[in-house]
Amino acid sequence: MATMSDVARRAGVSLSTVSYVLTGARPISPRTRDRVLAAMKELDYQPNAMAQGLASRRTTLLGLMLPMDDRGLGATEAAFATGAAAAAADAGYHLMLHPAGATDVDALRRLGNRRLLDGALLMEVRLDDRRVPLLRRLGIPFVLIGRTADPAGTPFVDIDFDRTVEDAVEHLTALGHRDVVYVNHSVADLEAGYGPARRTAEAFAAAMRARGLPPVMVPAEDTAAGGRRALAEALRRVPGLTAVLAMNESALFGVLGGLADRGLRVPDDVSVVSMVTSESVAELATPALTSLTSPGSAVGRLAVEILISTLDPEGADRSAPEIRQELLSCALQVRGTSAPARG
Amino acid sequence: MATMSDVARRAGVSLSTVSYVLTGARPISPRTRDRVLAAMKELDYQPNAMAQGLASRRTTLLGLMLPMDDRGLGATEAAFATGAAAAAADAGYHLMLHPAGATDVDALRRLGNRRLLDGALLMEVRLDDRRVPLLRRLGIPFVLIGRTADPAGTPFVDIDFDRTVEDAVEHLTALGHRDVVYVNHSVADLEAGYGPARRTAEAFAAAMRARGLPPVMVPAEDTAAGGRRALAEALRRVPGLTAVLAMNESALFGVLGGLADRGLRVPDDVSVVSMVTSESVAELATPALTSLTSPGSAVGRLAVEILISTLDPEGADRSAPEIRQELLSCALQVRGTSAPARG
DNA sequence: CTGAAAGCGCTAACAA
DNA sequence: TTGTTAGCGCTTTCAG
Repeated sequence: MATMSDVARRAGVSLSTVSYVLTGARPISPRTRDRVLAAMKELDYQPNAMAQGLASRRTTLLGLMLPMDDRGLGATEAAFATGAAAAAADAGYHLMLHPAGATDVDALRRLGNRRLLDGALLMEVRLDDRRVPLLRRLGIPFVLIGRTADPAGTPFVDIDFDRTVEDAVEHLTALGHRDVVYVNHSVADLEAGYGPARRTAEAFAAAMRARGLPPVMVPAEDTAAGGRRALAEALRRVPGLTAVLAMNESALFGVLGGLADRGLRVPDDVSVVSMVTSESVAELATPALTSLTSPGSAVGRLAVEILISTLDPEGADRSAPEIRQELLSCALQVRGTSAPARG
Repeated sequence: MATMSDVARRAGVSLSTVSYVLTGARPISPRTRDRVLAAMKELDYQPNAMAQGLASRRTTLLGLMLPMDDRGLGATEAAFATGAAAAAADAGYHLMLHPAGATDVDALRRLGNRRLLDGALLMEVRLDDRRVPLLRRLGIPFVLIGRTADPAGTPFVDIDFDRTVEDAVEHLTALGHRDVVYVNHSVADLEAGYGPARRTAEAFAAAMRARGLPPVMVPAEDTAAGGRRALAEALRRVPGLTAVLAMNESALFGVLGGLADRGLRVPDDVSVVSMVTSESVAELATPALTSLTSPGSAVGRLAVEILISTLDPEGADRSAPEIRQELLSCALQVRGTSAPARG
């Protein structure tokens, strides 16, 4: 493996000149720069990452922190992760996958003390997330994918749940639906302060009340069986139900199964709209789901770009330490599961 | 941030003693070890990862190389990735996500020259995968998740496609099905030498012929629409079709939709079996899919364990440079989409 | 515009 | 059983 002094020797310059060609930290005459670059090509030289990291205190490593309890990522989260990895690679950074959920603070502290990461992305953010104060204390820059209860001063990229829910409710009510039930995530998620679950619950209540309609919400486990149970409860509470809104893909397919079992046709008898859903999942249903499409990899990509902009010396405009907070929308895609209310 | 000499000073020992306590590379008396460990606790010391990497030439970084073209990972691949990340973390390693598919050799070479990785995991392995000779040349240990055409001398973890297909065909033929069509991945995937597509194609042909049945295979794009087209072709080629076998989840849901549209009931008229499928996806269908369940995160976990065993000085038994090659099975789970052949 | 040299925080000889 | 010290391959002063 060629080292920097191999390059220097070959180019007939000093070690530091090679370094400055690489970092651009001081002007180099075109002639010597060319000689150095040529030597690099010839030797297929790439700077040693560890040496660079040790000397410069910048590792070009970013951590994607997320809990990895059960069966890994859903389609939406997987898109976040791949978008983030691609954006990192485009910028010369590397993305590491870390099993560190909202409560795994010890592992995160150890990781932080090792000075491995230039920055971190937090996924599965809870309204009260202990990782946030910890990273701040460790001095590790981070961007949330999601939001805490009080996001002041914390950069984040999140989905605009208010608007997503509003758009979904508007779509259904414009079709004449008045008996709408919202199938949310589980009680456990709601109680744990899972942002998407809580925010959509509030947004749904607001959207329905603004239309003079009762906001009926039913929680559901993230499984088909959970969806079936939720449908049963929904029908008990609203016997004349004509539409189901959901933000729980696994449960939603259970809801569809339950409707079929009861002889209720979609969308003739009951309309179904899925929120924050990837196109590939929406296409799995028959008919394909009317949904509010998740921005997918754009979320991860944007989060990485924001994070990197705070790391790059040039980007870090210390006079204006701008905290970027972005809400991305889900676009309504009317497919086959929504239709005018019956009667 | 505390450094090693802070610890040494506090414990009243030399720098190297602290280092040896950490690495265990030479015996330390219980008394001094305790003093050192106590000092570490008090200072919340963690060794600087970059310094350790530079000095020891071991980075504790593993790369997960996979193409990240379109919409990221499917459920099965996501499970591989999270399993790998969890296993890496358990062993004190870190897993990085790298966009480097079978043909992205340049990016991989640059990465390799930077000496960032202790080892690599290759996903989406093609039968003829250029990453394999490259990594060998770079001297970077790796394990395939998948197999090349000639896997001799290359460690891998893969799914036992022969057995999976055989089990699926046996399940269907035992139920009396004789008119079975296999819906595979796309023509493009087959031509590109995508292992799972090619191996299952051969295994299906073998399993059917062994039973005196004609092996009819139809390729399909990985979309619901692709599945619908595949079903149409399948019915054209085998009008009396009573069973569909598939290893293409996205297409499979299109097949289910197409069957429903034609008034063909599952499983009464047509049985459907999905291979290498995660439980969560199988549960999405109504009725839930009879499937051969993918080993999921176990694949990634095992691959990491094998990789690390070749890295650890202790594990690297150089007298027997054992190449581990593991095939994991998919267990048949009979759910709601398979039943005795009609008539 | 370029060079020399002092670290960065560790590991691993070498020496005792 | 422990200490001393020479690197690992870079970045970045300080000097010219």
